Amino acid sequence: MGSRVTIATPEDFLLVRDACSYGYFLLAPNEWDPIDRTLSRPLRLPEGRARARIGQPEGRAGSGLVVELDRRIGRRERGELARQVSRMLRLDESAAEIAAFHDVDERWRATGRGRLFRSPTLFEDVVKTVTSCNVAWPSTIRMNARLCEVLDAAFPSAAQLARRRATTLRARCGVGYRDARLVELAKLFASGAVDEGRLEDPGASDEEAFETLTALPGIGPYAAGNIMQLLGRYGRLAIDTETERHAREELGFREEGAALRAKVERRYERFGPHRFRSYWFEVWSAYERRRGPAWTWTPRGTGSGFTASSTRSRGPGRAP
DNA sequence: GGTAGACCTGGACGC
DNA sequence: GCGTCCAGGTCTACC
Repeated sequence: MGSRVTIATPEDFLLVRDACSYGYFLLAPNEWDPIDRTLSRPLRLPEGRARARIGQPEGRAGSGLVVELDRRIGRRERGELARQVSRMLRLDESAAEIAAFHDVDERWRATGRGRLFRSPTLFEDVVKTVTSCNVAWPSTIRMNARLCEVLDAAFPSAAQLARRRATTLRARCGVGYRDARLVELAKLFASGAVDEGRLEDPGASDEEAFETLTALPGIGPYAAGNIMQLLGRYGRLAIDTETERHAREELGFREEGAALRAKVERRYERFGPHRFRSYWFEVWSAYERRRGPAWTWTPRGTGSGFTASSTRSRGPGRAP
């Protein structure tokens, strides 16, 4: 007999839209069910792991979330459950904050897009970002699935990952040369050397957060830019080859290399602190034009030939 | 400061 | 079926 918990949402929150807004909703241990329109995954709670199934039964914006768990949980665990669900779905971003984004970029007001899915912890977001670097999307899916299969079904914590040998990660999780960097990252998070509170503190500048992130092993300019948006810092782009493809194929830019990247930066300058969201929803909308609404996607469907690069003559596809 | 090459994996391609 | 090439972001060595 499990528990059933109701969580209130901002008046504009819509699960099918706001959960299926960034590729991580397709990565283990997350499981999106396009039939039930629910998101399931194991969560690490104070008394141990619990599998959560998150739905929005009324299906209208602002209606409550219902979380069904596979075991009973008490008051203390309910608080932690709400905190993790809130982080994943960005329930902390109010309707007014999303409206402020729409004031800057009108294009997304009609659909209400504004929130970007993320993980219940910053550490999981960082690991997912590292596993998406220098690799095609199917490999990112595989690495995250194996990390959950081999180390912890609820996604390995920093402490768990810090205890593993790099060679184990390489051999059993297929992370390749990222092995030692992931273990080193885990040690930094587990020891408290990474000040997560400071990174999440609105009082800390974006520049400071970016510098902190790029000093971490395995985190370069692209990864740091991506983690910035996962921290809710949307004023910076995360430029990778997918950005360049978007610029050429969707925006019609003809430049190459540094000139292309500079033109991309100029295009999104006008969106100020919302740059990343404006950029990302352009990319996401292009994916949806090709593949249908994101809530209909599955990891298997996006595993090969999906995304942007599927339009190229070669290549297995970059991360959505 | 800028650049070249290594890192690793898996998909595409040619034979 | 096998071997080769290529894409992907970060890091290091070198100029």
